Amino acid sequence: MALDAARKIVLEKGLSGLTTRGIAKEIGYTVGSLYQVFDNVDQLIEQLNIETIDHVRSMCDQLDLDDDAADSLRKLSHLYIHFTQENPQLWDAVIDHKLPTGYRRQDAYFDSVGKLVGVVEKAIASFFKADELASRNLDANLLWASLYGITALATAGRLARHETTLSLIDRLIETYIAAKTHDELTSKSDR
Amino acid sequence: MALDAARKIVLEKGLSGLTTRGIAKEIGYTVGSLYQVFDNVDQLIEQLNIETIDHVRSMCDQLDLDDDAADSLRKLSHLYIHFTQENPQLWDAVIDHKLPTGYRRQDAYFDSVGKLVGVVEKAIASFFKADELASRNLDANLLWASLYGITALATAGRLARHETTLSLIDRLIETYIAAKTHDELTSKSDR
DNA sequence: TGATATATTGAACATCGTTTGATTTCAAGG
DNA sequence: CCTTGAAATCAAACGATGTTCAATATATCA
Repeated sequence: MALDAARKIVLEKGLSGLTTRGIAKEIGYTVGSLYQVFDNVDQLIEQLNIETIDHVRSMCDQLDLDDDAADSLRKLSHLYIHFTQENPQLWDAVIDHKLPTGYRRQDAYFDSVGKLVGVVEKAIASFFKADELASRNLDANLLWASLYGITALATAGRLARHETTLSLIDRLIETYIAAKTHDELTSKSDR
Repeated sequence: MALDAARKIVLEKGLSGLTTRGIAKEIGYTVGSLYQVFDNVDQLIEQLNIETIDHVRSMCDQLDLDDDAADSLRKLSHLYIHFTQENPQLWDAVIDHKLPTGYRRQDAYFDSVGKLVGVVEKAIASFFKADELASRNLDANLLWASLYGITALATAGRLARHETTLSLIDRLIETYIAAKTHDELTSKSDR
């Protein structure tokens, strides 16, 4: 209940509009009851974000990523762009949420993004030999981090007018493909 | 005065430990006086971050980036890594600071990062022909965004154990260099 | 039914950014 | 030197936030 209410509020007013009292009112309870289920509001938000990430990954899983890596990457990036444009507030919550200093994220969060990165790993598999697992994982994480950076800058209003989110993502994908297609030095981290 | 006090507090306790009352106490004034100088605390933080970015850029300017682009990029990334490791709290403030929804960043902020991106543009200049200004700028922004993403994930505790910040940054630079060195398709955006 | 555990409440607390009216400071003019 | 008006500064308050906790209601079960 609380998570559904939180999702509804985030979709309407964004993460900054999400408040414990707001969630409580939405589900017809008072704030105290929330703390019987969640330790604090950050844990609740993290749970919501995990569900969002899982949802994106499940959409990725339905994609057909059997052909070559370049096309797979393009498909993935298009799916990502599409989702973030359809549910901007929801994805912004994933991007924006920060824990108070000293807190460690739940294992479930790392599992969730780990699976999402796993999708990328699968997509770029044909760029690597069978024994290059480490560098394949590193590249997938690099792509994820770069995508995250572009999106974070965009949602934070930190991109100037000329640089658009789409052109940056496109460039990221094409640059990576270019690096991998004619590529002799595959990876240092595996040797 | 207020900015120096804010910088000191950020260095000691991080951005989340920065408070209007804390700044006021540090400079021996009361909160009200701060609002005679700044419209709000976000503007103050943005000012502080602008100074930080300008400082990094001035360090970059002292670098010798005359040789080839690959080495220049490596030098720049090492400088970046060095600075963020020496002043983690200060750089985290740049990464973490978000404005309330609806607010637009000051022009001075865009100027500041624009100049920093300009350093990157200069570093990668030898990868481009004279008329490829647009794609050169796009690439510089992409590198900045990717670097931002890696750092943001790291400082937010969103990287799993195996992926280290350094290895990701290294990989980013080397991947980009690889894409540009043996590269027939320079850019679509210029043609 | 009565006792025990669980759920829920409502009010309070601490902290935050921000506002505002009173008060002090201070330099310029008579 | 005194007055006056503007600017700087203060102290207190406001509203919103996340969180806590004793009191109350509800449910469970012997």
